[in-house]
Amino acid sequence: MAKSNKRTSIADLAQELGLSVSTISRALNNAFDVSEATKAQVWALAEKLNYQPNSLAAALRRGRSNMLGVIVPHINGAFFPAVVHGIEEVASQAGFSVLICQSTEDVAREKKHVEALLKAQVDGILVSMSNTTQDFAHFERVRSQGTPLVFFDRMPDFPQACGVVANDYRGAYQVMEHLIAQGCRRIAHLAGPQTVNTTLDRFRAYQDALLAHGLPYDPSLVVPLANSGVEAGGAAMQQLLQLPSRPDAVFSAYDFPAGGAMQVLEERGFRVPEDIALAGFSNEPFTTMVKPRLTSVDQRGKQMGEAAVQLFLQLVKRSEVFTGQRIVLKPQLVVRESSLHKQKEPVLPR
Amino acid sequence: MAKSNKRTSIADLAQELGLSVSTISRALNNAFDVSEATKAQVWALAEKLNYQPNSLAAALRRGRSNMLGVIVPHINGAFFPAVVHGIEEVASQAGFSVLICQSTEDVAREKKHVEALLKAQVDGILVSMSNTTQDFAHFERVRSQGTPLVFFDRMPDFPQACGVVANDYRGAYQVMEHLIAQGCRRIAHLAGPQTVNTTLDRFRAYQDALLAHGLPYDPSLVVPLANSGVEAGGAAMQQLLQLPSRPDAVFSAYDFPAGGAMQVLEERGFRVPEDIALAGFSNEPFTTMVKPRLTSVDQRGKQMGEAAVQLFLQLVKRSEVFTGQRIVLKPQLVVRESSLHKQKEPVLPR
DNA sequence: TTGAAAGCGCTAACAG
DNA sequence: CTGTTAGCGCTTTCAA
Repeated sequence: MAKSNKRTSIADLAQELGLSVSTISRALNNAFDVSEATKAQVWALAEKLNYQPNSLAAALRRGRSNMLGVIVPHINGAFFPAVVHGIEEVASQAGFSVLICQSTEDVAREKKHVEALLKAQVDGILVSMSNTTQDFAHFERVRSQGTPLVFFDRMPDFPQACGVVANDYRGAYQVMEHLIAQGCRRIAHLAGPQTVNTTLDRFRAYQDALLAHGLPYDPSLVVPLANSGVEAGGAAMQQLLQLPSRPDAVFSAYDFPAGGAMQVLEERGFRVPEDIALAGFSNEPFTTMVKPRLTSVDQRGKQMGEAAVQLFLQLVKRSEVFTGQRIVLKPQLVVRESSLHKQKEPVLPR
Repeated sequence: MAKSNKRTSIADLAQELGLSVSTISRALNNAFDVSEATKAQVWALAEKLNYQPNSLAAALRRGRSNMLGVIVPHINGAFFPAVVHGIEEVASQAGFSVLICQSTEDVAREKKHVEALLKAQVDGILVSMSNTTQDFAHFERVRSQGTPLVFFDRMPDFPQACGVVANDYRGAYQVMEHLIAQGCRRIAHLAGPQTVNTTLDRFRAYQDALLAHGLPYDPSLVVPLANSGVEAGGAAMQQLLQLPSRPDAVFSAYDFPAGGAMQVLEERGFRVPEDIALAGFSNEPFTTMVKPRLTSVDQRGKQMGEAAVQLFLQLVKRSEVFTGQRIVLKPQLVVRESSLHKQKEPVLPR
């Protein structure tokens, strides 16, 4: 018995059983029009021969791969992993495999990933843009290929684009209202990249909230973050502390930099929140472990992922590529000690 | 001009240019034996028609997909994302696309993912086992299909298995030696699942180090963690604090539970490290943000990912499936204030 | 330097 | 209920 080193295929099963390949195929796919007896036979032999269907061949023939491409900027922190988790949950339930790629905030990589996914014949692409993405030609190409494209969290603002985002503006606005309600008057902002809707909205909300409450907008209180890491926040905080008139609160566009800022404040002997209140964005798990615990905004990552897949499923069902549909999730402000003046001893105005 | 809604294929290019499909194929693959002029023509038309190669078809024909499957237990925390990053770096450089799957610590999902990857004809599978994996039949199947299989971080201990791990034993032993050197005598352990080499080794090192230093092994000081999250650590710490004779140090098998323990200690008015010293494992970014900063062990995630792919590349080159080869990375103890008695004021023995 | 032809493994009409 | 047939889009001998 010459045991060839090739994988066993549908033809091998057919041969062995004296049936045609089509019958085997139907049996394996559990079609209506094949006898239970035959099915049983086929299943048994498949098991015995350790048959492994070749989904590439099936996809080629079918024209559908049942694969879903996902491009995220990165999987650091808790947010994107949560989204990915939500995506996998719903996608796998709908029979799709998920291909995850990281752009590492690099358009070039993002483009490459789009190409690769298209070449791999994915049935759809879910993407959260890198913050260096200014040119959208590669997305346009996806659309022109007829492949459904759904954005999440970070999306371009052209109207055909469809996707699911959190209401970052609202979340940030709530942070600001809270800080102002706590009595903060000189609120600084550690700003994320202004190239992408999310952090841009957080900044806009910062500005608008100041305006709405009759507080002056002082550009020197807005420090751009080099990245979303801890050190960037520390550096930004140092810069703020050198200002002739220091802020009494800092709203950071991300949690990790807020953590870095907290460290710097601690080192310099400032009290949080008495001297300077602090708030971040994302509700990372670590926010409950620092002292004081960090006020933040929950972005509903998992829900976002689930919604994105559902949107995709709608698109394929209707065989549409774009609908311009946009789902907006409501973020949740989570107030903790880093911004709560009331629970600490009152402090004299400085 | 009937613009069909099908994607443009190699045949379309051939038709348009009056060339054969084989020439087109060769031109696109930049083969030696096709004239520069023809290549240029083909490239130009491909560009113009927005031609997107179908890598499924190519893979089917070639018998290689140039895809690499990766199964991780989860992508929470910083460790697995770092590994994935390392994997992607090296894999993409070698021309492989990477398919990431999460088992979410569930064997059933792990099995499903293995199946799916095999069906997708990946050229190899890199896997870090779920902590519920007791039966290895699904891995055996991978091998029997002739698909290279490389483990990382968490791997079964049968000798043919090949993979790359950190020396968790050594890392944990170093933690223990450090704690003992700091004067700790009743050291507790928050234990991870004893089903998997990594946390098992951390526990063994804990025991062995006690023994080696003439300290008694007290089972009541070993508390199993429900999971690797913050709350689990808090719960475990509560349990330890109810002991008639409290520990003077806690070595947690993960960082997040150590963070949870720190919170509980803080709430209960214990000082870290004076009353109870604390150490974790993984060197998560948050370890530098808590107060006191948390002593931990760096697992070299990125390096591990890189090494895993290199191992895989070796396997395919030699067309072997298993070599039993095992790369062991040296972890690094990172001492911080949570376990440093010397840098704080001396405390009377209790 | 190019073309013709075969076929990777599977599915899906269309017949029987 | 089962078989025949014709590809999906690409690569790759083998000839010319």
